[in-house]
Amino acid sequence: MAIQVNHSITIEDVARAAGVSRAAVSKVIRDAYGVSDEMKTKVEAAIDELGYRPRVSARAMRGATYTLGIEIPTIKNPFFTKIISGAASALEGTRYQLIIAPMGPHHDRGPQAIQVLADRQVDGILAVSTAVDPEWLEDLARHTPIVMLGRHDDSQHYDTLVNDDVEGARMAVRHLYDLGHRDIVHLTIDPVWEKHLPTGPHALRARSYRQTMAELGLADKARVVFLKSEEDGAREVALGILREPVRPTAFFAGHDELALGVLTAVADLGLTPSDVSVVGYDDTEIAAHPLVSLTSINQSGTRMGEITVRLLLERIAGRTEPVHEVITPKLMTRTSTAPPHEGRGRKPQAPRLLTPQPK
Amino acid sequence: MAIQVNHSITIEDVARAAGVSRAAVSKVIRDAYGVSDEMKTKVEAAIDELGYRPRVSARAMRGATYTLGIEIPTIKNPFFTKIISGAASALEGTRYQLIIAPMGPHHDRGPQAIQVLADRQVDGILAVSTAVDPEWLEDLARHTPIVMLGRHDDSQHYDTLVNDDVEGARMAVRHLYDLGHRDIVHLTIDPVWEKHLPTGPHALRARSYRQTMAELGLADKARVVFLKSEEDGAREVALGILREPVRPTAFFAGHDELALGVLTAVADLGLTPSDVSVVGYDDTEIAAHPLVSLTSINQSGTRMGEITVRLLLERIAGRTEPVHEVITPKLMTRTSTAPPHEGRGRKPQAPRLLTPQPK
DNA sequence: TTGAAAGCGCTAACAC
DNA sequence: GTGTTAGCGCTTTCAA
Repeated sequence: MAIQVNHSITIEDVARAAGVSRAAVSKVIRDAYGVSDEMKTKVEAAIDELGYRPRVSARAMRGATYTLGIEIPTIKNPFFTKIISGAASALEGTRYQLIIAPMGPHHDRGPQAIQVLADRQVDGILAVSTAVDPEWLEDLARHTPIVMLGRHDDSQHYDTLVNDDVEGARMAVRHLYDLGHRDIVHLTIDPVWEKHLPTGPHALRARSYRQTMAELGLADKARVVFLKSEEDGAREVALGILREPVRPTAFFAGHDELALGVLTAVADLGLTPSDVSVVGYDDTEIAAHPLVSLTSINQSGTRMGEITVRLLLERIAGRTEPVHEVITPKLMTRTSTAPPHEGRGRKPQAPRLLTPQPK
Repeated sequence: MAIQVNHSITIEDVARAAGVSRAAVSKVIRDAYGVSDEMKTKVEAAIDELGYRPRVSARAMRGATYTLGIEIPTIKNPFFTKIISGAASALEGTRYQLIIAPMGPHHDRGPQAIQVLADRQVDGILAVSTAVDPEWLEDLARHTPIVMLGRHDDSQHYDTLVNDDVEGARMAVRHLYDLGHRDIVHLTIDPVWEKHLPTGPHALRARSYRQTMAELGLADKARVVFLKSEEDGAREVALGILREPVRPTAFFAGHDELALGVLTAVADLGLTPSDVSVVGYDDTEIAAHPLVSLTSINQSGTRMGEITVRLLLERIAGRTEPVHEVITPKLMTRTSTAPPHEGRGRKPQAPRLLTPQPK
């Protein structure tokens, strides 16, 4: 490989050096049909010699950019970064590259970020449950392959990939119920989401929480608490709840970051999992950490990233019918959940095998 | 704003709709000099009407892409993602966008990732301490503004931004010393780094650790343990060390992720900070979490991101002399460090005010 | 202040 | 199997 890589070298220079035409060089670098071995060798030698790199922008003028774009709500949530890792490794060995759109402090940048990717003429877009107008998406998807993660949409032109949020939330509630908990609070994010994203994961989890509570005969105990803003600390909100005269014995949090806040509040008050149990969602790395040991619902971000890439490449290869994939979440039981003290909740019943346990 | 955004609309269409020339439209969208208010209004109306978006690739053929590229070793380390957040918010309000190059499973992709950004003709590159050949970098930097984070290089064509790793490591060791610890082990990453990156942060921290130990008269106790690979668990290595007949009373870890592994090992063996204290580096979010409470050296990733963007924009605006900025790290004392038990280490001495304490 | 026209580096017909 | 050539959508001299 050439040590010196020089971007002022163009395909023209390579052609001259190799004594062939530009078209020939182009064919070689794309391994297109119709090049003799001899020419291939000559051209490749010249490319190495000169340190030639084709410019993506020039290619984009005519054909593909060999670039997939990814958009996530925030880079601070490790669950999203796992999706990126999954996508990146699925792309390993292909000619495709990944670029990540930046997420600003404001969450309303979702559509903007997708637009930025489209402006770059990426060959496909992977986006996570952003609050974007479905019609706008459909329109964009007519020209660009798109996979939306975490939206339970019934789209025509873009694919979707979700985990079964309804089932995940049910698992969480049932797990707490089976341990003997009855006063189970659901803590979730700013309800703005629920409005803008009626098919988003948090809306579905909240709905499933309510329904599961009802199925268990606890409809009157169901209580959903919303954070006022993204910055509003789960810890403070949980503290407020835990200081009420009759405190709940368990929390089901909308995602792990929230759950961590609750865990902190629990620790603040010197309480244990037997006083207050906590279940999160996402099963991020930190949840699994022995120091934290948070029971959580695992939806494999890595796998989601991989599947998405597959769907995108299929689209690029020509598929046109929409695909809507659903993956099943998994309960990861850890020490943040325990049976409540006698007299507070009921005693745990004999195992009913309602809740699948991880190996 | 137009609801429908259509990428098949070109500057030509806008010009036709507004009854002006392509050049005129071009001037308007770049607010270039020499457009009447009247024309500006007309053109902007047409742009909105048609939902026109200029294509980045076409622009790149002639001028700027208004894109800055960022490369980090791994998206899994929250310290790096903080840098991204800092950069992203510093770009808010400017016409520049950020794209993030993907980091594969293999760390040797550093140069590759930078190359990918260069292939995209980004207007500037922000890269983190990758194992790249300085000459290669200098060469690339001749054409593209580059800021390298975490490399203590004396570069000619690219800027550098580092935290004072020597001082940071000294703070960590002194803090442990002041608490009364004498058997302090330094756990750090794969030594491959040290070879490829003699000016990298981990090489400097290790060197500073040795030197500080020597200054404190503990040269013979100094012990640097390297992880064999990135996947090699800090936890397992720490367990091995803690099971030795005479175990150290303190660890200074090269970064927080390593420190977490050590903390886990400490917990595994039922030990407390008085048995084994731990200091990390980076002060990532999880370190500050009350459940973890890891004493760590803070180098503000957010601020680093912001400064980098400033340097890059300066370069783009025309600066040519290299800038080498250094920021000072800060010790964040938490409960993972405590005085050792009597008889194990020495008793803590009267405070000597050697170690600056955070407020 | 505005427009006409040349080309940026590449790919894809098509002709040889 | 190889080369010629016409653009892709934009910016940028340079005339008008």
